[in-house]
Amino acid sequence: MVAAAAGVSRATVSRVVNGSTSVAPEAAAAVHAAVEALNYVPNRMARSLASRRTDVIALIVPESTSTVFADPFFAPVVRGVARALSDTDYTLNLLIASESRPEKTRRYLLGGNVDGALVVSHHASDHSYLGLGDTLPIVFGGRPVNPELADAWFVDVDNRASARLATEHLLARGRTRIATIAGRQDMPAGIDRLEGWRDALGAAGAPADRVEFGDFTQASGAAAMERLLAATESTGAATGTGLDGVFVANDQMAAGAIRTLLSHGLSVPGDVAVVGYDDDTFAATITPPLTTVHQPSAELGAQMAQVLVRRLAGDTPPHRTLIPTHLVERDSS
Amino acid sequence: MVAAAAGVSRATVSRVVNGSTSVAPEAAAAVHAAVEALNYVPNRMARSLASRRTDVIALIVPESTSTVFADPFFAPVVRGVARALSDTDYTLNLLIASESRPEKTRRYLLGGNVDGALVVSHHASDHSYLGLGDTLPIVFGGRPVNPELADAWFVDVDNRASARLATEHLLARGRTRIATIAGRQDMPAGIDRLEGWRDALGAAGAPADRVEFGDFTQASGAAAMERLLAATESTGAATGTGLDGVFVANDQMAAGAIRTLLSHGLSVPGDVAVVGYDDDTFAATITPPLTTVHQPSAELGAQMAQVLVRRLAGDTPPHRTLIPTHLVERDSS
DNA sequence: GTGAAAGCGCTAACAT
DNA sequence: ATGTTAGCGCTTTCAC
Repeated sequence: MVAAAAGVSRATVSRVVNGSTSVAPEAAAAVHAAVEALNYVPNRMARSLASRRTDVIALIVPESTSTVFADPFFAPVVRGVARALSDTDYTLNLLIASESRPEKTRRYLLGGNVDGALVVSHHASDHSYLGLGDTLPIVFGGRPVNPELADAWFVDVDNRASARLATEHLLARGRTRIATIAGRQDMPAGIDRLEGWRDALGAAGAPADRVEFGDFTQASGAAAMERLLAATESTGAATGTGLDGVFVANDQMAAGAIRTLLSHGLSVPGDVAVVGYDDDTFAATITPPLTTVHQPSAELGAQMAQVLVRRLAGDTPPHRTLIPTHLVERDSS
Repeated sequence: MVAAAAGVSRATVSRVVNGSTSVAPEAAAAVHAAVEALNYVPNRMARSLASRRTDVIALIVPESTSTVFADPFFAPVVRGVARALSDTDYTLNLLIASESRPEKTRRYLLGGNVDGALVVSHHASDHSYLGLGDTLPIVFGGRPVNPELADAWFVDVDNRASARLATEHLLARGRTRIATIAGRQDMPAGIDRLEGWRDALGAAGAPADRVEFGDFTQASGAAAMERLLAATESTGAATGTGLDGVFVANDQMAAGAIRTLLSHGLSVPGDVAVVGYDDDTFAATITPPLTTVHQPSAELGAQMAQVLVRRLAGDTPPHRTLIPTHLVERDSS
């Protein structure tokens, strides 16, 4: 080590470089000067070998490159992770996994290249990384589905609380006959958002019996709204009086529902207030602009990073971190 | 090394793992079996320390995360790099540079984490990576501007040849009075595309005297077209006969030019054929769909990777690699 | 507070 | 064809 030519031993240089305590001020100064003069950069491989840590965290996105760049979900997540990590000494390492052979990624992860990994994906059907959890600290993000992941670490958006929030907003606006268009019941997003709607209505003592299901597409939202309207009319109530608010499990379906409402001559939010979920790219531009629950993707990334960093620091954060959301109030409610 | 418990020495295990020649078939088999049984994955740090190579290539994008994901230019480049690298043993390492402190990236690069780096950016004003070229093999991509980079390795799109191609297409279509709307002359894209137009016309013995300049915006293209038309009319020729083709240095300006042409009652391509450059997102959807030069971004990424891999293999590829483009023929010509 | 010595897990001559 | 011997450049007990 050339820097030792600054009067001290390799050990002392190491101490200084790593900001260790118990080093004489003058010795430290000498080392710093030498480091500066020699333009010294410690070799990370050697350091890692000796210290058994890399200071690198991998962010694994098990999608094709095109998807990663096309899908509006990933960008904020990456940004959130990067931001959270920039406060630390960890370097971020984006691994677009499906581009190369999975085996390559696996070896990379297991080969001691990183101290921990973040895995983010839409579809939790990918089991590739489950086994790694025992060897390498991993934090999953996005929308967990696998039941076997009970012992894993997760960061997720609190769908249930968010749906409750949205429904309570409808209640606060004076709406009393609130229906919901729920999503597919084989996904957490579908199940939890329906539960949240029930929570809010139950707590308010209002009946939670007007439910129709869709599959998150705009067409299914329009159809579900038709059914809701038909059921309401058959109860004998005057048009519009049997229903004055709807919580829709995502913005796409909400757009469809509004279309149906308007085509029936009902006004939004005059006759029926609508609240969606996602705050997707179109939420602000449809007519009327949609009140919806904002999906905090950057926050998801940031929290994932933080949970992993805490684990790496020897801390034991909770296995499941739920991120609160917030309502974006626009004109549809 | 536990695998040595498979009957041979560490050295032999190393040979087998690294696919070396001269290992007895039975010895190799024994090692493979042991590797399998013990679920052995070589430690990359140790391997790197000893072999002085990492098998990792960094792709540095000196932009903010938001830009990287929003800009349609980067996605195909990353995809191209990833694809090219998937044929090799190199692992790709995406570094979104501006997100963390530049110093962090520099240390990462100099700290022996990677065997080489790819730097891609729109604006070549960033000098951060110039100094590294002496220490670490780097290949730049995109649109080089810095003259100091004469000794660096580059991969770039052949703007000049492409512009010539576009102009020749106009010639082949029987157009004889071909103007150009050139871009800013302080950028290679502006300069080279004008040169290419001159090349084609010169080779065909046609006069290359109708030039107007724009700044790559749609408005400037529309204005330049106005000037071209005015100049043509002042020559006394009947409207439209003084000009029957235009090569425009990018699609945005081409869109503006077409708007001007149509507003003057001229038909495209009937009276004037138009060829653009970039094949951007809107090229196919404007009226009429634009004939344009496709920008091979994925190819750029792939070539960058290949040049770097060749350098790492000890080969000496040319400093400057020019990627040929191709014309996308639509209805405007 | 600081130096000496012992590796971290592997590869690469050099022998054999 | 295979084993032996040295390190790669750093961190880290352990003495002093």
